[in-house]
Amino acid sequence: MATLTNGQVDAAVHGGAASTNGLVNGISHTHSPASCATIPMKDHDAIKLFIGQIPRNLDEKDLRPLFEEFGKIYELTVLKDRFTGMHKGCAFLTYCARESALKAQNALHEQKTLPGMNRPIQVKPADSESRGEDRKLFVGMLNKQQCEDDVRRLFESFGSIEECTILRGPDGNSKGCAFVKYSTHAEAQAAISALHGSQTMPGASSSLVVKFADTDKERTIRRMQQMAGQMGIFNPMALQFGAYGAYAQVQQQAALMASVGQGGYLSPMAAFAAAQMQHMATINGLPGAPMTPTSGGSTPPGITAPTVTSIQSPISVNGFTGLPPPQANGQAPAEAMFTNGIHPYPVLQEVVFREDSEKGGLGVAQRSCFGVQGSCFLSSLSEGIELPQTLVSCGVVLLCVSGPEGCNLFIYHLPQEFGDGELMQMFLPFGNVISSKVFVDRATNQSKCFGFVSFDNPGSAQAAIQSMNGFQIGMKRLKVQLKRPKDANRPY
DNA sequence: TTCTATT
Repeated sequence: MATLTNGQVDAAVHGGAASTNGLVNGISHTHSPASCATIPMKDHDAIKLFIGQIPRNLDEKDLRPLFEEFGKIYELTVLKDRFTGMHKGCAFLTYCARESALKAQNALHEQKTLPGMNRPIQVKPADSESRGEDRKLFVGMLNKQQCEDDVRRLFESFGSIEECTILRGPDGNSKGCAFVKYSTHAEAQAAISALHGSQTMPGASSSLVVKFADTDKERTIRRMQQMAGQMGIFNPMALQFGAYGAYAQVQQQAALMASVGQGGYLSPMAAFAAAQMQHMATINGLPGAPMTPTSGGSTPPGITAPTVTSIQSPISVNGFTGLPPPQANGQAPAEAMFTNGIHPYPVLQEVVFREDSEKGGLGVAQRSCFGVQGSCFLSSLSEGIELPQTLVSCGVVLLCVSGPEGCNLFIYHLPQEFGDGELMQMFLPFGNVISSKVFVDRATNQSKCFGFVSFDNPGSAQAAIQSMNGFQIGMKRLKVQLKRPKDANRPY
């Protein structure tokens, strides 16, 4: 119906060169409903839009042209991390006119994919625009063949569905679960009553699960629980100091930073990591005060690098994990130690893990290990990734995973105080980090200020390079580039 | 079997 957007009206009225944010002359204007040219005004019923799937190298000025097409923009803000300033890949957008928002949503939501993104752009009312968030359901135990439409059909009779998303892995395969958002809590409740446990999908191991989706907080708690559980399995420090010793240390760092004040020696990233840890500890009801005195650094006392010897045969495989059971005294079995003669770290000859065809996928890959020092992080691994090297560290053998070529980054000029955890934190925003490793001088236990991060796909690696190469921390700028393939060291 | 993000 409308042939001119507000923006076009403005351009026509003001010759197209009007300032976009007004206040040019400091003159007070009587606001005309049809125009927000000089002093931006928005409709009283304007809609704040959430914009998702934005490449992290695009800022407000890059995005404006894309959205101005649908009307005059009242406000456009790219969301950034409050500590690091890191682009979060999404934004809020408010048009002066409600109509513009609707048009933009119609034209853009899921309609095109911005360069470098794997999923289409999201343009929809921000969460803040609709109160009552308890209308989103988690649906589990679906058949992996079921698509969005199948799920919709199953749920549509209970109310109006605003969103329906199948959760998929990077390869596009369904994870067998979905989110369904109704427009009201009552509709969602009705669906739960009618559908939860009502049937068992072919191929599912139990009956359909229909429940309210986790809140952010619940999700964080679950992750922490998983992490704590796995620390017990992988990390001797967890046995020694308790699973939360590491948090206490981070909290000490945070407290130290507070006492040093702004400009303290902690980098913004470390502060960020500390704040996150503190937050997680808080929601778990853990004490906020330091618990375990340490020798002052972030390195727990009493750790020495393992003796390097060599091995003749590949490590015997526990199931298919390649992990000898951790020893109670924190020492790795001697036969697990070996070296490639180049790295300061003992590196296992390549072990290729086979997929467990019964269960499908790589069981070990689901482990996530909180590294205290010299240990290695593992998080979700996609199927089909070949695992790799094993590190002996902290007296325990840990897996160090590499992704396929193009997925592994070399990072240099890390802050001295960065460990595996901070490194992972820094790169998590760009994708699935399957391992992160800061290299440490064996003699001094000091970081060598470089490390490696592996993603499970090249796109994430590229995105990380885009955003993080040259990223300034303190006086230094990060160098982030693809790790050189090291064929020379591969005997097979 | 809990997601790519929501100042």
